[in-house]
Amino acid sequence: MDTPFQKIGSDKLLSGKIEESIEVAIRKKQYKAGEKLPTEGQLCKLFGVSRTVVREALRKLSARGLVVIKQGSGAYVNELSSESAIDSINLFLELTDDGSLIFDIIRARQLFEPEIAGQAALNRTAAELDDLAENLAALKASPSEDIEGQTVIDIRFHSLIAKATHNNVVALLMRPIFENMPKVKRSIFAKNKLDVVPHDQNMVLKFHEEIFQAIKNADPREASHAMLAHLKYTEKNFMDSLK
Amino acid sequence: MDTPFQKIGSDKLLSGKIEESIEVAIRKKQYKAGEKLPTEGQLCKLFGVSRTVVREALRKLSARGLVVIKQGSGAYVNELSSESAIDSINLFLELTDDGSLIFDIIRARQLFEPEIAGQAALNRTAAELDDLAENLAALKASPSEDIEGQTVIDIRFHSLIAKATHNNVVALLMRPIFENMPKVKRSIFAKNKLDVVPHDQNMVLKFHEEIFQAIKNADPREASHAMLAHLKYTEKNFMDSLK
DNA sequence: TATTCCAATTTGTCATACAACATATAACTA
DNA sequence: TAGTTATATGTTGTATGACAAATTGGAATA
Repeated sequence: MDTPFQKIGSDKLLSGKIEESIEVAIRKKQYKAGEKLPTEGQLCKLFGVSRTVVREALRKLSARGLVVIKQGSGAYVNELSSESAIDSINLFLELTDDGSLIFDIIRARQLFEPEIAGQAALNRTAAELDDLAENLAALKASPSEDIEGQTVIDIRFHSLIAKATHNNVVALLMRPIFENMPKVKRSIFAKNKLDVVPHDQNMVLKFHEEIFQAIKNADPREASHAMLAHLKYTEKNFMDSLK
Repeated sequence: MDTPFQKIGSDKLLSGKIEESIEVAIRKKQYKAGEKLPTEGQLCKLFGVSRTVVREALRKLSARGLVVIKQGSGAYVNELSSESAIDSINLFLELTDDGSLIFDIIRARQLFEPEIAGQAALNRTAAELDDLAENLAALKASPSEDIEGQTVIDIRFHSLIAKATHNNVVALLMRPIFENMPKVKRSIFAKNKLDVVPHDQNMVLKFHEEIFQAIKNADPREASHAMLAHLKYTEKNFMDSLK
Protein backbone atom coordinates (compact mmCIF):
# COMPACT_ATOMS: atom_id res chain seq x y z
CA MET A 1 0.00 0.00 0.00
CA ASP A 2 1.36 3.40 -0.95
CA THR A 3 1.26 6.14 1.61
CA PRO A 4 1.24 9.88 0.89
CA PHE A 5 4.46 10.20 2.88
CA GLN A 6 7.79 10.73 1.24
CA LYS A 7 10.84 8.88 2.35
CA ILE A 8 13.02 11.17 4.41
CA GLY A 9 16.62 10.04 4.56
CA SER A 10 16.03 8.32 1.27
CA ASP A 11 19.42 6.64 1.11
CA LYS A 12 19.33 4.32 4.05
CA LEU A 13 22.41 2.44 3.02
CA LEU A 14 25.65 3.43 4.70
CA SER A 15 27.60 3.33 1.47
CA GLY A 16 25.03 5.68 -0.03
CA LYS A 17 25.25 8.13 2.83
CA ILE A 18 29.01 8.20 2.70
CA GLU A 19 28.99 8.53 -1.06
CA GLU A 20 26.72 11.53 -0.72
CA SER A 21 28.81 13.03 2.03
CA ILE A 22 31.98 12.85 -0.01
CA GLU A 23 30.15 14.09 -3.11
CA VAL A 24 28.91 17.15 -1.27
CA ALA A 25 32.43 17.90 -0.07
CA ILE A 26 33.65 17.73 -3.66
CA ARG A 27 30.79 19.85 -4.98
CA LYS A 28 31.56 22.45 -2.35
CA LYS A 29 35.16 22.27 -3.53
CA GLN A 30 36.40 21.42 -0.07
CA TYR A 31 38.45 18.96 -2.04
CA LYS A 32 39.70 20.45 -5.27
CA ALA A 33 40.39 18.63 -8.52
CA GLY A 34 43.48 16.47 -8.29
CA GLU A 35 43.52 16.57 -4.54
CA LYS A 36 43.86 13.37 -2.54
CA LEU A 37 41.01 12.20 -0.39
CA PRO A 38 41.68 10.66 3.04
CA THR A 39 42.73 7.04 2.89
CA GLU A 40 40.20 4.27 3.29
CA GLY A 41 41.34 3.73 6.84
CA GLN A 42 40.95 7.39 7.72
CA LEU A 43 37.50 7.52 6.18
CA CYS A 44 36.54 4.45 8.21
CA LYS A 45 37.41 6.26 11.41
CA LEU A 46 35.83 9.54 10.28
CA PHE A 47 32.50 7.92 9.48
CA GLY A 48 32.76 5.13 12.02
CA VAL A 49 32.06 2.37 9.54
CA SER A 50 33.82 -0.64 8.10
CA ARG A 51 36.20 -0.58 5.21
CA THR A 52 33.71 -2.52 3.12
CA VAL A 53 31.30 0.38 3.20
CA VAL A 54 33.92 3.02 2.50
CA ARG A 55 35.25 1.06 -0.45
CA GLU A 56 31.80 0.64 -1.99
CA ALA A 57 31.15 4.35 -1.61
CA LEU A 58 34.42 5.17 -3.34
CA ARG A 59 33.63 2.68 -6.10
CA LYS A 60 30.33 4.39 -6.76
CA LEU A 61 31.99 7.78 -6.90
CA SER A 62 34.61 6.46 -9.29
CA ALA A 63 31.91 4.92 -11.48
CA ARG A 64 30.34 8.35 -11.76
CA GLY A 65 33.66 9.88 -12.66
CA LEU A 66 34.01 12.04 -9.56
CA VAL A 67 37.10 10.34 -8.20
CA VAL A 68 39.93 8.23 -9.51
CA ILE A 69 41.31 5.43 -7.38
CA LYS A 70 44.94 4.40 -7.73
CA GLN A 71 46.06 1.20 -6.14
CA GLY A 72 48.77 1.70 -3.59
CA SER A 73 48.32 5.44 -3.73
CA GLY A 74 44.87 6.68 -2.87
CA ALA A 75 41.63 8.20 -4.14
CA TYR A 76 41.86 11.54 -5.94
CA VAL A 77 39.24 14.03 -6.99
CA ASN A 78 38.98 13.64 -10.74
CA GLU A 79 40.12 16.38 -13.06
CA LEU A 80 36.58 16.42 -14.30
CA SER A 81 36.43 15.29 -17.86
CA SER A 82 33.12 15.29 -19.60
CA GLU A 83 33.65 11.72 -20.73
CA SER A 84 31.61 10.00 -18.06
CA ALA A 85 28.74 12.41 -18.54
CA ILE A 86 28.79 11.88 -22.31
CA ASP A 87 29.13 8.13 -21.92
CA SER A 88 26.12 8.18 -19.68
CA ILE A 89 24.04 9.93 -22.33
CA ASN A 90 25.27 7.63 -25.06
CA LEU A 91 24.49 4.56 -23.00
CA PHE A 92 20.97 5.80 -22.45
CA LEU A 93 20.47 6.56 -26.13
CA GLU A 94 21.76 3.13 -27.09
CA LEU A 95 19.65 1.22 -24.61
CA THR A 96 16.45 3.07 -25.41
CA ASP A 97 16.96 3.03 -29.16
CA ASP A 98 13.86 1.64 -30.81
CA GLY A 99 15.38 2.03 -34.27
CA SER A 100 14.76 5.74 -34.55
CA LEU A 101 18.08 6.86 -33.09
CA ILE A 102 19.83 7.36 -36.42
CA PHE A 103 16.93 9.37 -37.78
CA ASP A 104 16.72 11.45 -34.62
CA ILE A 105 20.43 12.17 -34.83
CA ILE A 106 20.14 13.33 -38.42
CA ARG A 107 17.16 15.56 -37.67
CA ALA A 108 18.66 16.94 -34.48
CA ARG A 109 21.72 17.99 -36.42
CA GLN A 110 19.56 19.83 -38.92
CA LEU A 111 17.80 21.63 -36.11
CA PHE A 112 20.86 22.62 -34.14
CA GLU A 113 23.92 22.85 -36.34
CA PRO A 114 22.87 25.62 -38.73
CA GLU A 115 22.33 27.94 -35.76
CA ILE A 116 25.59 26.77 -34.26
CA ALA A 117 27.46 27.54 -37.45
CA GLY A 118 25.93 31.00 -37.47
CA GLN A 119 26.96 31.63 -33.90
CA ALA A 120 30.44 30.32 -34.65
CA ALA A 121 30.74 32.77 -37.51
CA LEU A 122 30.16 35.58 -35.03
CA ASN A 123 32.39 34.37 -32.22
CA ARG A 124 35.27 32.43 -33.78
CA THR A 125 38.82 33.48 -33.05
CA ALA A 126 41.77 33.43 -35.41
CA ALA A 127 43.16 30.36 -33.65
CA GLU A 128 39.91 28.53 -34.19
CA LEU A 129 39.99 29.39 -37.88
CA ASP A 130 43.48 27.89 -38.02
CA ASP A 131 42.22 24.70 -36.44
CA LEU A 132 39.44 24.49 -38.99
CA ALA A 133 41.83 25.10 -41.87
CA GLU A 134 44.10 22.38 -40.56
CA ASN A 135 41.13 20.05 -40.35
CA LEU A 136 40.23 20.74 -43.98
CA ALA A 137 43.77 19.94 -45.03
CA ALA A 138 43.64 16.68 -43.11
CA LEU A 139 40.44 15.65 -44.86
CA LYS A 140 41.93 16.53 -48.22
CA ALA A 141 45.00 14.44 -47.48
CA SER A 142 43.07 11.46 -46.17
CA PRO A 143 43.20 8.32 -48.36
CA SER A 144 39.82 7.94 -49.97
CA GLU A 145 39.36 4.36 -48.78
CA ASP A 146 39.91 5.25 -45.13
CA ILE A 147 36.30 5.88 -44.20
CA GLU A 148 36.86 5.53 -40.47
CA GLY A 149 39.63 8.11 -40.57
CA GLN A 150 37.51 10.54 -42.55
CA THR A 151 34.70 10.15 -40.07
CA VAL A 152 37.04 11.10 -37.23
CA ILE A 153 38.09 14.19 -39.14
CA ASP A 154 34.48 14.97 -39.97
CA ILE A 155 33.46 14.75 -36.32
CA ARG A 156 36.31 17.01 -35.36
CA PHE A 157 35.26 19.61 -37.94
CA HIS A 158 31.79 19.87 -36.49
CA SER A 159 33.08 19.77 -32.92
CA LEU A 160 35.43 22.64 -33.64
CA ILE A 161 32.55 24.70 -34.91
CA ALA A 162 30.50 23.93 -31.82
CA LYS A 163 33.43 25.03 -29.67
CA ALA A 164 33.76 28.21 -31.70
CA THR A 165 30.36 29.31 -30.41
CA HIS A 166 32.22 29.86 -27.11
CA ASN A 167 29.26 28.31 -25.39
CA ASN A 168 30.23 25.40 -23.14
CA VAL A 169 26.70 24.10 -22.86
CA VAL A 170 26.30 23.94 -26.62
CA ALA A 171 29.67 22.29 -27.11
CA LEU A 172 28.92 19.70 -24.45
CA LEU A 173 25.41 18.80 -25.53
CA MET A 174 26.41 18.36 -29.16
CA ARG A 175 29.00 15.74 -28.32
CA PRO A 176 26.62 12.82 -27.93
CA ILE A 177 25.24 13.72 -31.34
CA PHE A 178 28.66 13.86 -32.95
CA GLU A 179 29.77 10.62 -31.34
CA ASN A 180 26.85 8.86 -32.94
CA MET A 181 27.78 10.03 -36.43
CA PRO A 182 29.83 6.90 -37.14
CA LYS A 183 26.67 4.84 -36.87
CA VAL A 184 25.08 6.90 -39.60
CA LYS A 185 28.13 6.71 -41.81
CA ARG A 186 28.53 2.98 -41.38
CA SER A 187 24.93 2.50 -42.29
CA ILE A 188 25.44 4.54 -45.46
CA PHE A 189 28.43 2.60 -46.70
CA ALA A 190 27.41 -0.82 -45.44
CA LYS A 191 25.22 -1.65 -48.41
CA ASN A 192 26.94 0.53 -50.97
CA LYS A 193 29.63 -0.18 -53.50
CA LEU A 194 32.96 1.34 -52.72
CA ASP A 195 33.01 3.40 -55.91
CA VAL A 196 30.74 5.98 -54.32
CA VAL A 197 33.23 6.64 -51.54
CA PRO A 198 35.59 9.04 -53.34
CA HIS A 199 32.56 10.94 -54.61
CA ASP A 200 31.26 11.34 -51.08
CA GLN A 201 34.62 12.45 -49.77
CA ASN A 202 34.77 15.18 -52.40
CA MET A 203 31.28 16.34 -51.63
CA VAL A 204 31.94 16.50 -47.90
CA LEU A 205 35.10 18.45 -48.59
CA LYS A 206 33.23 20.90 -50.78
CA PHE A 207 30.57 21.50 -48.14
CA HIS A 208 33.13 21.85 -45.38
CA GLU A 209 35.02 24.42 -47.41
CA GLU A 210 31.87 26.45 -47.98
CA ILE A 211 31.05 26.40 -44.29
CA PHE A 212 34.59 27.32 -43.40
CA GLN A 213 34.61 30.29 -45.78
CA ALA A 214 31.37 31.63 -44.35
CA ILE A 215 32.66 31.31 -40.81
CA LYS A 216 35.92 32.92 -41.82
CA ASN A 217 33.96 35.77 -43.43
CA ALA A 218 32.00 36.20 -40.20
CA ASP A 219 28.82 35.67 -42.19
CA PRO A 220 26.31 33.91 -39.94
CA ARG A 221 23.54 33.66 -42.50
CA GLU A 222 25.77 32.06 -45.08
CA ALA A 223 27.38 29.77 -42.50
CA SER A 224 23.99 28.62 -41.35
CA HIS A 225 22.83 28.11 -44.91
CA ALA A 226 25.92 26.17 -45.94
CA MET A 227 25.64 23.96 -42.90
CA LEU A 228 22.03 23.14 -43.63
CA ALA A 229 22.90 22.27 -47.23
CA HIS A 230 25.62 19.97 -45.97
CA LEU A 231 23.28 18.17 -43.60
CA LYS A 232 20.53 17.88 -46.18
CA TYR A 233 22.98 16.20 -48.50
CA THR A 234 24.02 13.80 -45.76
CA GLU A 235 20.39 12.96 -45.11
CA LYS A 236 19.71 12.30 -48.78
CA ASN A 237 22.80 10.12 -48.93
CA PHE A 238 21.52 8.18 -45.97
CA MET A 239 18.01 7.79 -47.31
CA ASP A 240 19.33 6.54 -50.65
CA SER A 241 21.38 3.91 -48.87
CA LEU A 242 18.25 2.42 -47.33
CA LYS A 243 16.96 1.13 -50.65
CA MET B 1 57.21 7.66 -19.98
CA ASP B 2 54.30 7.39 -22.38
CA THR B 3 54.33 4.70 -24.98
CA PRO B 4 52.38 4.71 -28.23
CA PHE B 5 50.66 1.52 -27.13
CA GLN B 6 47.11 1.43 -25.92
CA LYS B 7 46.25 -0.46 -22.84
CA ILE B 8 44.68 -3.73 -23.80
CA GLY B 9 42.52 -5.09 -21.02
CA SER B 10 42.31 -1.53 -19.85
CA ASP B 11 40.50 -2.32 -16.63
CA LYS B 12 42.93 -4.48 -14.74
CA LEU B 13 40.80 -4.56 -11.64
CA LEU B 14 38.57 -7.55 -11.16
CA SER B 15 35.62 -5.43 -10.15
CA GLY B 16 36.08 -3.45 -13.35
CA LYS B 17 36.18 -6.52 -15.54
CA ILE B 18 33.08 -7.95 -13.96
CA GLU B 19 31.31 -4.61 -14.18
CA GLU B 20 32.10 -4.52 -17.89
CA SER B 21 31.02 -8.10 -18.38
CA ILE B 22 27.64 -7.50 -16.80
CA GLU B 23 27.28 -4.21 -18.65
CA VAL B 24 27.86 -5.91 -21.98
CA ALA B 25 25.25 -8.52 -21.15
CA ILE B 26 22.77 -5.75 -20.39
CA ARG B 27 23.66 -3.80 -23.52
CA LYS B 28 23.14 -6.93 -25.60
CA LYS B 29 19.81 -7.25 -23.83
CA GLN B 30 20.63 -10.71 -22.59
CA TYR B 31 19.10 -9.32 -19.46
CA LYS B 32 16.09 -7.17 -20.19
CA ALA B 33 14.86 -4.21 -18.17
CA GLY B 34 13.32 -5.25 -14.89
CA GLU B 35 14.88 -8.68 -15.01
CA LYS B 36 16.75 -10.03 -12.02
CA LEU B 37 20.44 -10.65 -12.27
CA PRO B 38 22.00 -13.73 -10.67
CA THR B 39 22.53 -13.41 -6.93
CA GLU B 40 25.86 -12.27 -5.58
CA GLY B 41 26.69 -15.82 -4.65
CA GLN B 42 25.94 -17.11 -8.13
CA LEU B 43 28.00 -14.35 -9.72
CA CYS B 44 30.88 -15.26 -7.42
CA LYS B 45 30.84 -18.81 -8.74
CA LEU B 46 30.33 -17.73 -12.35
CA PHE B 47 33.30 -15.39 -12.32
CA GLY B 48 35.31 -17.30 -9.73
CA VAL B 49 35.90 -14.28 -7.50
CA SER B 50 35.04 -13.18 -4.01
CA ARG B 51 31.83 -11.56 -2.98
CA THR B 52 33.67 -8.31 -2.29
CA VAL B 53 34.54 -7.94 -5.95
CA VAL B 54 31.09 -8.82 -7.18
CA ARG B 55 29.51 -6.37 -4.78
CA GLU B 56 31.79 -3.53 -5.85
CA ALA B 57 31.01 -4.25 -9.49
CA LEU B 58 27.28 -4.15 -8.77
CA ARG B 59 27.70 -0.92 -6.83
CA LYS B 60 29.41 0.71 -9.78
CA LEU B 61 26.65 -0.42 -12.12
CA SER B 62 24.03 0.93 -9.73
CA ALA B 63 25.87 4.24 -9.47
CA ARG B 64 25.66 4.51 -13.25
CA GLY B 65 21.96 3.73 -13.17
CA LEU B 66 22.18 0.42 -15.00
CA VAL B 67 20.94 -1.75 -12.15
CA VAL B 68 18.94 -1.30 -9.00
CA ILE B 69 19.87 -3.29 -5.92
CA LYS B 70 17.20 -4.21 -3.39
CA GLN B 71 18.30 -5.52 -0.06
CA GLY B 72 17.05 -8.98 0.68
CA SER B 73 15.82 -9.37 -2.88
CA GLY B 74 18.44 -8.97 -5.56
CA ALA B 75 19.89 -6.82 -8.31
CA TYR B 76 17.62 -5.88 -11.17
CA VAL B 77 18.28 -4.33 -14.55
CA ASN B 78 17.01 -0.80 -14.27
CA GLU B 79 14.01 0.36 -16.20
CA LEU B 80 16.33 2.85 -17.74
CA SER B 81 15.36 6.32 -16.76
CA SER B 82 17.29 9.19 -18.19
CA GLU B 83 17.77 10.65 -14.73
CA SER B 84 21.26 9.36 -14.10
CA ALA B 85 22.44 10.50 -17.51
CA ILE B 86 20.97 13.96 -16.99
CA ASP B 87 22.33 14.16 -13.46
CA SER B 88 25.73 13.31 -14.81
CA ILE B 89 25.57 16.20 -17.29
CA ASN B 90 24.29 18.60 -14.67
CA LEU B 91 27.04 17.62 -12.25
CA PHE B 92 29.63 18.30 -14.90
CA LEU B 93 28.14 21.67 -15.79
CA GLU B 94 28.02 22.65 -12.13
CA LEU B 95 31.57 21.61 -11.34
CA THR B 96 33.07 23.24 -14.41
CA ASP B 97 31.03 26.42 -14.14
CA ASP B 98 33.35 29.40 -14.21
CA GLY B 99 30.47 31.83 -13.89
CA SER B 100 29.39 31.65 -17.51
CA LEU B 101 26.90 28.82 -17.08
CA ILE B 102 23.84 31.02 -16.76
CA PHE B 103 24.81 33.02 -19.82
CA ASP B 104 25.51 29.88 -21.80
CA ILE B 105 22.14 28.46 -20.83
CA ILE B 106 20.36 31.59 -21.98
CA ARG B 107 22.22 31.69 -25.29
CA ALA B 108 21.85 27.97 -25.89
CA ARG B 109 18.12 28.29 -25.50
CA GLN B 110 18.04 31.08 -28.07
CA LEU B 111 19.97 28.91 -30.48
CA PHE B 112 17.97 25.74 -30.05
CA GLU B 113 14.46 26.46 -28.92
CA PRO B 114 13.16 28.50 -31.84
CA GLU B 115 13.98 25.64 -34.19
CA ILE B 116 12.47 23.19 -31.73
CA ALA B 117 9.25 25.18 -31.58
CA GLY B 118 9.15 25.17 -35.37
CA GLN B 119 9.59 21.43 -35.51
CA ALA B 120 6.97 20.97 -32.81
CA ALA B 121 4.52 22.98 -34.87
CA LEU B 122 4.97 20.45 -37.65
CA ASN B 123 4.86 17.27 -35.62
CA ARG B 124 2.62 17.89 -32.60
CA THR B 125 -0.35 15.63 -32.00
CA ALA B 126 -3.75 16.58 -30.66
CA ALA B 127 -2.90 15.03 -27.31
CA GLU B 128 0.22 17.16 -27.08
CA LEU B 129 -1.81 20.28 -27.79
CA ASP B 130 -4.09 19.28 -24.93
CA ASP B 131 -1.11 18.96 -22.61
CA LEU B 132 0.10 22.40 -23.62
CA ALA B 133 -3.34 23.93 -23.10
CA GLU B 134 -3.52 22.36 -19.67
CA ASN B 135 -0.12 23.78 -18.89
CA LEU B 136 -1.24 27.27 -19.88
CA ALA B 137 -4.26 26.95 -17.60
CA ALA B 138 -2.01 25.88 -14.74
CA LEU B 139 0.20 28.92 -15.20
CA LYS B 140 -2.81 31.19 -15.33
CA ALA B 141 -4.16 29.69 -12.10
CA SER B 142 -0.85 29.86 -10.27
CA PRO B 143 -0.66 32.36 -7.38
CA SER B 144 1.52 35.21 -8.51
CA GLU B 145 3.82 35.00 -5.49
CA ASP B 146 4.61 31.31 -6.07
CA ILE B 147 7.69 31.79 -8.21
CA GLU B 148 9.00 28.27 -7.67
CA GLY B 149 5.72 26.78 -8.78
CA GLN B 150 5.62 28.97 -11.88
CA THR B 151 9.10 27.89 -12.77
CA VAL B 152 8.09 24.24 -12.62
CA ILE B 153 5.19 24.98 -14.93
CA ASP B 154 7.44 27.00 -17.20
CA ILE B 155 9.94 24.16 -17.47
CA ARG B 156 7.17 21.76 -18.27
CA PHE B 157 5.88 24.00 -21.05
CA HIS B 158 9.21 24.02 -22.81
CA SER B 159 9.76 20.32 -22.17
CA LEU B 160 6.40 19.51 -23.72
CA ILE B 161 7.36 21.42 -26.84
CA ALA B 162 10.68 19.58 -27.04
CA LYS B 163 8.82 16.29 -26.78
CA ALA B 164 6.41 17.39 -29.48
CA THR B 165 9.29 17.36 -31.96
CA HIS B 166 9.00 13.57 -31.66
CA ASN B 167 12.77 13.48 -31.56
CA ASN B 168 14.10 11.62 -28.53
CA VAL B 169 17.58 13.01 -28.92
CA VAL B 170 16.34 16.58 -28.92
CA ALA B 171 14.05 16.00 -25.95
CA LEU B 172 16.83 14.38 -23.97
CA LEU B 173 19.56 16.91 -24.68
CA MET B 174 17.35 19.85 -23.83
CA ARG B 175 16.64 18.56 -20.34
CA PRO B 176 19.90 19.71 -18.74
CA ILE B 177 19.17 23.14 -20.15
CA PHE B 178 15.64 23.21 -18.77
CA GLU B 179 16.72 21.92 -15.39
CA ASN B 180 19.08 24.86 -15.06
CA MET B 181 16.35 27.40 -15.70
CA PRO B 182 15.61 27.80 -11.98
CA LYS B 183 19.10 29.20 -11.50
CA VAL B 184 18.39 31.90 -14.02
CA LYS B 185 15.02 32.70 -12.53
CA ARG B 186 16.36 32.84 -8.99
CA SER B 187 19.06 35.19 -10.13
CA ILE B 188 16.46 37.46 -11.73
CA PHE B 189 14.28 37.75 -8.66
CA ALA B 190 17.00 37.66 -6.05
CA LYS B 191 17.79 41.35 -6.26
CA ASN B 192 14.44 42.57 -7.44
CA LYS B 193 11.44 43.87 -5.60
CA LEU B 194 8.49 41.60 -5.53
CA ASP B 195 6.25 44.07 -7.32
CA VAL B 196 7.73 43.09 -10.67
CA VAL B 197 6.66 39.47 -10.18
CA PRO B 198 3.04 39.72 -11.32
CA HIS B 199 4.17 41.67 -14.34
CA ASP B 200 6.61 38.95 -15.28
CA GLN B 201 4.03 36.23 -14.82
CA ASN B 202 1.68 38.03 -17.19
CA MET B 203 4.39 38.51 -19.78
CA VAL B 204 5.42 34.86 -19.65
CA LEU B 205 1.80 33.87 -20.02
CA LYS B 206 1.38 36.13 -23.02
CA PHE B 207 4.46 34.68 -24.73
CA HIS B 208 3.45 31.13 -23.96
CA GLU B 209 0.02 31.72 -25.44
CA GLU B 210 1.52 33.12 -28.62
CA ILE B 211 3.82 30.13 -28.95
CA PHE B 212 0.97 27.76 -28.25
CA GLN B 213 -1.24 29.33 -30.89
CA ALA B 214 1.47 29.08 -33.52
CA ILE B 215 2.10 25.44 -32.70
CA LYS B 216 -1.61 24.76 -32.73
CA ASN B 217 -1.85 26.46 -36.13
CA ALA B 218 0.96 24.26 -37.39
CA ASP B 219 2.88 27.40 -38.31
CA PRO B 220 6.59 26.68 -37.80
CA ARG B 221 7.80 30.14 -38.78
CA GLU B 222 5.51 31.87 -36.34
CA ALA B 223 6.24 29.34 -33.59
CA SER B 224 9.93 29.86 -34.05
CA HIS B 225 9.50 33.62 -34.09
CA ALA B 226 7.35 33.69 -30.98
CA MET B 227 9.76 31.47 -29.13
CA LEU B 228 12.69 33.71 -29.95
CA ALA B 229 10.76 36.77 -28.79
CA HIS B 230 10.00 34.98 -25.53
CA LEU B 231 13.65 34.12 -24.95
CA LYS B 232 14.87 37.58 -25.87
CA TYR B 233 12.52 39.01 -23.28
CA THR B 234 13.83 36.58 -20.70
CA GLU B 235 17.37 37.58 -21.52
CA LYS B 236 16.58 41.27 -21.19
CA ASN B 237 14.88 40.60 -17.90
CA PHE B 238 17.98 38.79 -16.70
CA MET B 239 20.38 41.47 -17.88
CA ASP B 240 18.35 44.18 -16.18
CA SER B 241 18.52 42.25 -12.92
CA LEU B 242 22.31 42.41 -12.98
CA LYS B 243 22.41 46.14 -12.37
C1' DT C 1 75.10 12.95 -6.79
C1' DA C 2 72.60 9.42 -8.65
C1' DT C 3 70.94 4.88 -8.32
C1' DT C 4 69.26 0.87 -6.06
C1' DC C 5 66.96 -1.30 -2.53
C1' DC C 6 63.90 -1.79 1.21
C1' DA C 7 60.23 -0.82 4.41
C1' DA C 8 55.99 1.45 5.27
C1' DT C 9 51.71 2.88 3.40
C1' DT C 10 47.68 2.16 0.65
C1' DT C 11 44.54 -0.10 -2.26
C1' DG C 12 42.90 -4.92 -4.07
C1' DT C 13 41.15 -9.44 -3.04
C1' DC C 14 39.59 -13.21 -0.21
C1' DA C 15 37.09 -15.61 3.54
C1' DT C 16 33.93 -15.80 7.31
C1' DA C 17 30.41 -14.32 10.30
C1' DC C 18 26.33 -12.12 11.46
C1' DA C 19 22.54 -8.38 10.84
C1' DA C 20 18.68 -6.56 8.10
C1' DC C 21 15.37 -7.29 4.85
C1' DA C 22 12.31 -9.94 1.50
C1' DT C 23 9.69 -13.77 0.12
C1' DA C 24 7.33 -17.93 0.14
C1' DT C 25 5.44 -21.50 2.95
C1' DA C 26 3.19 -23.28 6.90
C1' DA C 27 0.47 -22.62 10.87
C1' DC C 28 -3.13 -20.39 13.06
C1' DT C 29 -7.46 -17.76 13.88
C1' DA C 30 -11.95 -15.82 12.60
C1' DT D 1 -12.62 -21.41 3.81
C1' DA D 2 -10.45 -16.93 3.91
C1' DG D 3 -7.40 -14.10 5.90
C1' DT D 4 -3.83 -13.25 9.00
C1' DT D 5 0.16 -14.30 11.45
C1' DA D 6 4.48 -16.91 12.41
C1' DT D 7 8.33 -19.19 10.53
C1' DA D 8 12.02 -20.70 7.57
C1' DT D 9 14.90 -19.70 3.94
C1' DG D 10 17.31 -16.95 0.77
C1' DT D 11 19.48 -12.45 -0.37
C1' DT D 12 21.72 -8.25 0.40
C1' DG D 13 24.19 -5.15 4.08
C1' DT D 14 27.95 -4.61 7.33
C1' DA D 15 32.00 -5.87 10.08
C1' DT D 16 36.45 -7.96 10.76
C1' DG D 17 40.84 -10.03 9.82
C1' DA D 18 44.21 -11.55 6.71
C1' DC D 19 47.19 -11.34 2.86
C1' DA D 20 48.48 -9.77 -2.14
C1' DA D 21 49.78 -6.01 -5.22
C1' DA D 22 51.08 -1.49 -6.12
C1' DT D 23 52.99 2.95 -4.75
C1' DT D 24 55.85 5.98 -2.19
C1' DG D 25 59.60 7.83 0.25
C1' DG D 26 63.69 7.29 2.63
C1' DA D 27 67.90 4.65 3.58
C1' DA D 28 71.73 2.33 1.88
C1' DT D 29 74.93 2.02 -1.72
C1' DA D 30 77.88 2.95 -5.66
